[in-house]
Amino acid sequence: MSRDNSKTRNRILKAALNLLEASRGEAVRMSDIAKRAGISRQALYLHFATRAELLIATTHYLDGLKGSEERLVPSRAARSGSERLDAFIEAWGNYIPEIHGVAKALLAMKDTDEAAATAWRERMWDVRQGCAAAINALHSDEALSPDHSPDQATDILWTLLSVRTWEQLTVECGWSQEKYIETLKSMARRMFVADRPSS
Amino acid sequence: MSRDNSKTRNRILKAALNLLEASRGEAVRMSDIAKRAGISRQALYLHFATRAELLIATTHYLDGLKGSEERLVPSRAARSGSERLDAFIEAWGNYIPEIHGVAKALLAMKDTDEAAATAWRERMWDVRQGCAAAINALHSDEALSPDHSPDQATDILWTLLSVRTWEQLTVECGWSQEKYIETLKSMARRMFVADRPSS
DNA sequence: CTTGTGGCTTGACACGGTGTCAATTGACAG
DNA sequence: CTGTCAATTGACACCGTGTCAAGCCACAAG
Repeated sequence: MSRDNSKTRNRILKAALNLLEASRGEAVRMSDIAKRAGISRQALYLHFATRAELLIATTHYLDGLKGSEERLVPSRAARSGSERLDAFIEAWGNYIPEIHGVAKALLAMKDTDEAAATAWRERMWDVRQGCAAAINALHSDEALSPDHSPDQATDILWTLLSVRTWEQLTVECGWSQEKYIETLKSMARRMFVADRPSS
Repeated sequence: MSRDNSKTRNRILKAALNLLEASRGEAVRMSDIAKRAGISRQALYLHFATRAELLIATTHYLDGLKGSEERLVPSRAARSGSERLDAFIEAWGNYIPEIHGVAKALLAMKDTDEAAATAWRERMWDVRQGCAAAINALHSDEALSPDHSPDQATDILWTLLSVRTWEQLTVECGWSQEKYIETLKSMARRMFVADRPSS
């Protein structure tokens, strides 16, 4: 439960969420959100100073709803590094489609709005932490391919798991979500897990 | 030489190019381009109906200048599939930074402008053809890893070589262009080239 | 009952960017 | 001299964001 919930504020966030999730690429205007929330456009500004602020609040709201944090529990519980890698890819990779609408809006905004850029960077930093944890687990197992330093491997995994990569593979290439997950797991395994040491 | 070069048209394209290459993310307005071209803003519309059209023309202009086509010659000359893969990654990967400014502008536009979206899709389709050619060369050599079908491998290579991926690795992760190229080559090799058949 | 006060409404407006239009100028060609 | 073409100036419409003032209504406290 976020601290500030004046009911309408929540209605607004819910409206924004609905629209962002629905709108396939189409821009979502402040007036659209207002209409959906059954409120005047100006009233939005009583709750959020700018569009960017509203968008950012929406992502936080989403995180709260979907429990972005809890999702990572199974990955932290994994025994081996490579199990952990798999679990992380599955957790995050399956989260992407749920946040995609909102992520896309924020992503589009980050070129023009500094606050949006920062908010996005923070979200992505968290993901990077997850990547680093998985790679480090692999490293501790001495199962990380010697081709990559942990840092470099983290960069690569982070990039492989970026929203943009997901977009490209599912939207542009038409992959199903299942194919995306399975292929990414296999790519990561092939890329990062050292060949079994010769007995 | 493009068919229509009324001198000012070229001045405009050159101006747009300069600005787009310089502007690190900052939006480039029609009025900026006009100023740079030493022309009135309205005169732009005598040559290009819309901002999108101007941007698209700019990418074609760029292609003409830099010889996007000629770059791929070495890759086509490669003997083995894996040489070809390397050569293609090097050719395209080193082209990205040169077109990045313009690409970014087009990329930002494609969400709102159908013409821009199409133009971008066409450009990327060409790249995909290059990816497919490299993968097919590998396939003919029987050197393509059995983990991937040629189609799937093409999708993956295409994604690995996307502008977004380049952005993420160089801008976000701070990689040098050399590191980017070398790492991508090694990733592609590891990902697509089958383990040497046992003697 | 009266007086706030908070949350919302309406309506008007400024700003910035794109795109349009009409009237004008200046140069060069027939 | 006349026509045409490229460019100019200035005005304007449209859209989306953000701001401001005035008013309305319900609920609470005196």
